[in-house]
Amino acid sequence: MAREKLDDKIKRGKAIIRLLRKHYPGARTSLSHETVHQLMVATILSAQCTDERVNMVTPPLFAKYRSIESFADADLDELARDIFTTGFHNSKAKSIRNSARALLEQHGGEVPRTLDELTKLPGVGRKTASVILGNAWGIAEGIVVDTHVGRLSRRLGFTTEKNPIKVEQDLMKIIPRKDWIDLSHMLILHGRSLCPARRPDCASCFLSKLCPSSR
DNA sequence: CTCCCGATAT
DNA sequence: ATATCAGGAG
Repeated sequence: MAREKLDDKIKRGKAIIRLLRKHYPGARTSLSHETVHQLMVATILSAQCTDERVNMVTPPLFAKYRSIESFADADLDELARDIFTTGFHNSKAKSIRNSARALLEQHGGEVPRTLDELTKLPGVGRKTASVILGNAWGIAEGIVVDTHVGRLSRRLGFTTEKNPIKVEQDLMKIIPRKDWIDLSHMLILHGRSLCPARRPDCASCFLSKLCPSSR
């Protein structure tokens, strides 16, 4: 079977985006937060953890640590206990405290607005940086590729890559920039509902006709 | 590449 | 018992 041409992938991508928009209108992050810095903390906590669990931890966390300064001054062991149930608590505690310190020492207490500056913050990688840019300011420098976006991009035939950066590069060729932010939100919602890692429900999926993995 | 790591579904 | 969840650092 011949490999699908890029032009055909782009057309299929448009059709898929259209259907996703219809089924997931107003898709947005499900990470609860009030400020951009809180979004940053919640996103750091979301690594290898469900958003649902992050949202159980953050309300009391943000009630206790009310400012960037408060996180910067936090006792590491105590902070680790406060976020314990999200997993990776020791490394996440370091990331949260040290990134807060970096914001105060190098960015005047503001969260920077470029991928380059964000990814230099301790504990903030490319995916976390893109989440912040997209959700806080609607900036699409890149595409958020998390476990869901990677999996669905492969199932939908947009890429064969496993490395998130390579997946992102393939998506950027196929999807128009104006759709980058919404695409990730919608693929994540779709991944949680109909297209999870284990038992995708192709029978009831509205994308099945456009999906090469559908059975 | 390995390590960090708890909660949940299967 | 095992796979999976809005990853990042060494």
